[in-house]
Amino acid sequence: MTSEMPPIPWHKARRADTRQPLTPEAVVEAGIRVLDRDGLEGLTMRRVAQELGTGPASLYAHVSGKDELMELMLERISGEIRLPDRPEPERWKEQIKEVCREAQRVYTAHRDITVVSLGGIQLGPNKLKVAEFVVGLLLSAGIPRQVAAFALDGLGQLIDSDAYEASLYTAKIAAGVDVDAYFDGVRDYLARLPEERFPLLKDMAETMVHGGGDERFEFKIEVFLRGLESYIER
Amino acid sequence: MTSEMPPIPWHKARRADTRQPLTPEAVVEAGIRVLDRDGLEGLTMRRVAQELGTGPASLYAHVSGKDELMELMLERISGEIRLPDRPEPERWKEQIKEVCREAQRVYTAHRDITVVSLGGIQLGPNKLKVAEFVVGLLLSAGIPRQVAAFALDGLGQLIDSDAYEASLYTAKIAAGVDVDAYFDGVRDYLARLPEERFPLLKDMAETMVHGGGDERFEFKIEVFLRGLESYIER
DNA sequence: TCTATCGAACGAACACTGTTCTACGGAGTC
DNA sequence: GACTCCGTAGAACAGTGTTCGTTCGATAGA
Repeated sequence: MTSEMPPIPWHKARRADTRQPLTPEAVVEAGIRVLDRDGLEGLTMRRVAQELGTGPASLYAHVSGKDELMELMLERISGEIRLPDRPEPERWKEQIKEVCREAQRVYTAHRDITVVSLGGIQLGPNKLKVAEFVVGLLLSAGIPRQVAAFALDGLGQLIDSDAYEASLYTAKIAAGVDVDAYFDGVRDYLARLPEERFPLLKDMAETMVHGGGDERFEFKIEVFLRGLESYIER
Repeated sequence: MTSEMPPIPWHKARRADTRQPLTPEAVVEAGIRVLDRDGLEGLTMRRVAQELGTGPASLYAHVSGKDELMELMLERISGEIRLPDRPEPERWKEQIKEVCREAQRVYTAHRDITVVSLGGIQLGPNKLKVAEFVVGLLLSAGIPRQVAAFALDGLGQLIDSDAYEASLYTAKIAAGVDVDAYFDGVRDYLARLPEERFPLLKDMAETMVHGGGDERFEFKIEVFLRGLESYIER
């Protein structure tokens, strides 16, 4: 014998809820999944909500808006960066390179997230952990404090911009573009430039497109580190 | 005695047209005006069209879409970069710095346009003119061709990312944010970090925020040029 | 136990976005 | 004059981030 009342017709029944309640962490993880699949341009609150089986308005109970969501995603992604076990000052350059390669690897794996990083100063614990390690290495190598601080900026920018650029080529490849043909096209274009205006670029067309993304990235970091080396106080 | 027929009621009268017909150049210039006023986020086809006293659909007769418009705007803006009168190989470093400062000055004057530049390879004549000059200087200094080609990448990235970052601070200032107080907040945050996890960053809080944007930019270019110097064949 | 409060979740709606589609007018050509 | 082409214009489409108002469930307090 049931004493339950029938449902009031204008009340919206909540679905029998087998889903976990939302958390900020769940929102961020869903955001990263959408980013990885659709890129930053495809990252919409509706898609994130859909990924969680809910509606976009529900996300605002956990993040203040899309900007905050992206910052949280960046910080979460930065946590994937693995650092060397311990600093080895005698090979500081090689270790900085390792960290740079690793950061670039992590960011590149998450589409164009580094546009968010280029936006300014991040103070989350994951980002600061990397910074602390890099600063420690630079100081142990004898680089002055202010130089080390500025170097953090420079390395960060080289990593971020390179990862962003790499993401665009990755997206091209995923969209079916033949990237080799693309670079051939750039080379051919340079080779066809008017001689009187662009003699060097024309002559160096092959050189300009030579080298893959990783080779270019390695070179830029190497150049920057050589420059830093000149500041070592000994 | 007039023989003119009265207007057909369902025909849309065109306004007596004192406006110039649209051209691609006019569209680009209007785009730059909107960019300068509202930033890249405020750059919408509707606003550009409004700037020209027309409707957004009219723009598509002149540009294929918003992406193309932004590329054209970047190329037009790059034309504002003034180069030294002639290359002076004996002071190649100082001249590269002058070009970098000038490029940064121009881009910074146009809000966050360099996000477009970070997107990849630009082949417009204005961009190529700068590249030709820089490559010429590097080669005249004795830097190998492949190194010079890669260096173009690196310098471009440092300029673009720095200009983008600067634009965000400019926007903050325009929005009434006290940027000094903002940096004080960053310094205070670093100073309050847990000692056991972030001893160096905590100790260097003041150093991390020391230095204005131009000083930081100059340093990064200097470091990169010192590194390049080590490749000079002599 | 009952009541009040709060926070999470939800759907509808708003103002806005880039772009396409269709129609029209004007200019040029035959 | 008829036809064609191109630029312009407005309406519409599918989509965006966010706000607003409502409901529900959990919790605290009387």
